[in-house]
Amino acid sequence: MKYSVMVEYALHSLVYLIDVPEEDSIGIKKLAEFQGLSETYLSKVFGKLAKAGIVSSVPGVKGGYRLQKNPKDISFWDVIQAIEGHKPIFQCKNIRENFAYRRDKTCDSCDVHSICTINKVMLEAEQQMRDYLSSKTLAWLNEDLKDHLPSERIEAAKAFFT
Amino acid sequence: MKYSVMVEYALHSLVYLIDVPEEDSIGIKKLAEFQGLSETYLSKVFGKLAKAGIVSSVPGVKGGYRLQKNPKDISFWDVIQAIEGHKPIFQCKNIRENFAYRRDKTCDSCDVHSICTINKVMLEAEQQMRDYLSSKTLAWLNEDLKDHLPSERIEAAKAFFT
DNA sequence: TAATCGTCGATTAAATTAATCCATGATTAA
DNA sequence: TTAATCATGGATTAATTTAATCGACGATTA
Repeated sequence: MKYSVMVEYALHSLVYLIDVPEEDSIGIKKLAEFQGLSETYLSKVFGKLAKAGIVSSVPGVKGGYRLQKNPKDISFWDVIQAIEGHKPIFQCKNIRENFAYRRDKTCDSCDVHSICTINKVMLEAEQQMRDYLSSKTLAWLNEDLKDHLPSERIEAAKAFFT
Repeated sequence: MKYSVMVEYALHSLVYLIDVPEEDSIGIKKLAEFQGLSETYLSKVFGKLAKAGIVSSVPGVKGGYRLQKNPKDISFWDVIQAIEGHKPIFQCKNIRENFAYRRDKTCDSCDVHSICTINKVMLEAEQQMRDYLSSKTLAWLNEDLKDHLPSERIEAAKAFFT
């Protein structure tokens, strides 16, 4: 169980869009080149981000992508959900409901449709993770990077994209 | 990103081992039959559980598996880790270290090997989930099932395995 | 000694993820 | 108006992971 590389590509790429002015945008080509990623694959990633309303696209030459919301309103979880969809990390196939006793005989009380406890626990566990990821926003990330990354590096990125 | 069905098979199967007396054991064949699962595949699951010290095996005819620890000392997380191994849910390939500026020119301050913030956040998020899953044990699960499952059903299982 | 059961490795099948290719339509600059 | 640039989307291929089966082996019991 692992998140796809798309999530990594998305989160890393979005960092470069944070400080881009409203009317400006950055193209896939530059984002891919700067990070050493596949251009076509990264475009798939941004397709998903756009569909989720995280970024908006500018078509045509000199076009590209920009954030569609305020960075403080875009959480890690938003990004993950945009990429991975809404399916839970654990999906009980309800093997519990298919046990031998039930197959053989008839069992009225077996028809009670209670939620599988195991499934419930897994879903609650995911909720813990989700809450944490929802609390971390792109705005927060940007601040953290400003503090921990050499300024030379931040400047280099800024220079590359302008 | 989803947990494998092995995790589901493991958790569901372990329930039936909780109340088994010390000197007794239940075989793969019965566990598989009762739940309608593949016998050979379930044996792979128990191979992992045995290697992790969660269950112990009894070879030979009339053999099978039993819990190796007290149910209160076996958590959901223990089981998941036994099955899925120890790899984190997110492994940053550090594409941040691979950006264009660095490949072209040399940048001393870029050699500082700070941990990628994005990676750190993801790992902390996983930790939240892990903490929750570590707090739920098989003993707890057993109690919960006793409360929420029709007794007819619990008896049916017990009868099947004895 | 034969049947039963766990163990292990190899193999196959199915499903998912990663990545590429190509055709299309919007936009800008020459 | 035309050519180049860019996002968009579908189809396709390749690689990786997961699911499942098969067969051989050793331990155990009746």
